[in-house]
Amino acid sequence: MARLDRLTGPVEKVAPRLLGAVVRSGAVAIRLTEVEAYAGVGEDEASHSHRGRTKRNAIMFGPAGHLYVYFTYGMHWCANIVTGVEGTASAVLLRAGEVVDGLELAIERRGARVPEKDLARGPARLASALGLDGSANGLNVLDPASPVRLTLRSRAVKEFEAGPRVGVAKEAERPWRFWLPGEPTVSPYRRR
DNA sequence: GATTTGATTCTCT
DNA sequence: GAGAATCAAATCC
Repeated sequence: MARLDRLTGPVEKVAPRLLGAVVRSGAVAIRLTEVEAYAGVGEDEASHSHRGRTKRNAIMFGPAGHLYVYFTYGMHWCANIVTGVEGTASAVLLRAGEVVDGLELAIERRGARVPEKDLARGPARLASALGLDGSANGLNVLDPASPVRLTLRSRAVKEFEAGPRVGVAKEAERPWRFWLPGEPTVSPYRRR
């Protein structure tokens, strides 16, 4: 299927293709404005899959198009979309986006006092706005029957910027964060 | 078995 | 800008 083809290949090539794509979870839909690429075993020290398969990252080793949702800092969920062919264990972290549907529900989940632009500005915020948690781990976002779905743009955006990833201790210099310039929903860069 | 760390965010100073 | 919240996985005895 064409959509699956677009999620295969080197993760740093796949990641920008997700910019402008829309992730829908029930009533809430988010247009992605910022993503980050993480490669597979032995290729990327910042990736969860770097040291091989564990219970947590097992989804990353599966086929492309599945959600990898993990729990971190004892309180936050972050969502990735697995890319590459089965066994590659690369994934793209959904870092930020713009709520384009289900605004009321997103506000309810994130708090009434949160500015609209901050609803999904940051990976844990994005997952929260979509209502994603551990139960969404492993869902196939290309499956029309899935509660969480990904809609790619018919054409990938041509204009995007790339820079260092946020919050990683290792491989900080690798410019694998991609974002849409000028978007107010892009999260601020923070060096770890 | 114990300790450290983390793809973070919120709150208070 | 610093500190807290809070837990699973990774890393050390």
